[in-house]
Amino acid sequence: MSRRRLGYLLKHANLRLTELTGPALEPYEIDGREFGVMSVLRTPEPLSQLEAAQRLGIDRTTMVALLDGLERKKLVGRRPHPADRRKNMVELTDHGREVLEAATRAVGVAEEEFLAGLPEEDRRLFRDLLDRLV
Amino acid sequence: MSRRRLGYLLKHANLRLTELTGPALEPYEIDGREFGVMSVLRTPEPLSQLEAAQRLGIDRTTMVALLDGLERKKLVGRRPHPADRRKNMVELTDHGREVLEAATRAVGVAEEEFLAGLPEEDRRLFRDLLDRLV
DNA sequence: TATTGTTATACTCTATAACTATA
DNA sequence: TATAGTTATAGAGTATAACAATA
Repeated sequence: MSRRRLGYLLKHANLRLTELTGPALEPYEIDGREFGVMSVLRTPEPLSQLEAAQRLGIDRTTMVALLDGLERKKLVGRRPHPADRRKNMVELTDHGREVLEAATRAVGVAEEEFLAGLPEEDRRLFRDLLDRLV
Repeated sequence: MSRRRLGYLLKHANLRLTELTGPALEPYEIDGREFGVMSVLRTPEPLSQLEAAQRLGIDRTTMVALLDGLERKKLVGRRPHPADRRKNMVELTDHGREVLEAATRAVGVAEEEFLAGLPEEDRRLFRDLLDRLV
């Protein structure tokens, strides 16, 4: 039985996954955080900056800088909310949607690589258990 | 089936666990990283600073600051290696051992709380799967 | 008054480079 | 020459406080 702490295991699992997804995303010139933002923007209706931040569990001030970068790369666009001009609606550009689609496949491969040490059934099980914990 | 990314799940699992272990360790005036260092020092033979750092997967320069803090609190002690004076052997003090013992119990409780959403069998399973991935 | 986005700022965690002392 | 510990420094990543615009 493992004597390693849960905190150690989670931290290093995270590190190892980052080592795999980082290079996987490199061709698309985005990092894991930017990928996370783009993923959350793939919704039926556009989200405000604040809504996007809340779904990711990050601060709205952090979201500003992330969107600045993604907008500079023409992957997302901001436009004022028609009814509430305090808000920005954030949407993927057509180019952003293409990049996200390809990046999603690449991240999927990286995740499979991360889980490669487990047999197929345990991979699904691990994902499911983790999902229930968060 | 979960649509959330593995990266998101691992990051937030980590955050949630930290939110539980942090307060659990507060009475002992150490944080999670210091607890990790102390845990790794509970070995039959004393470790050098570098050996301790390597077991935790952190840089030796990071270890210096961590040990400075722990030494200030009289939880660990450094003494020169008798045969190789470049090295410091690091050992828990008697007080450090007592604190570690109590802190370990507190962290154990926090980990159980973290896993509380899963039935007993799945808790062991999750731990085991995670251990095999890291 | 409260909310959204923004900016400036500061804090935490970590690593890299350069130094000292030993080997 | 190489290694262990140390220091100074810099880079991520993040949050807090304060402001402008709007509700």
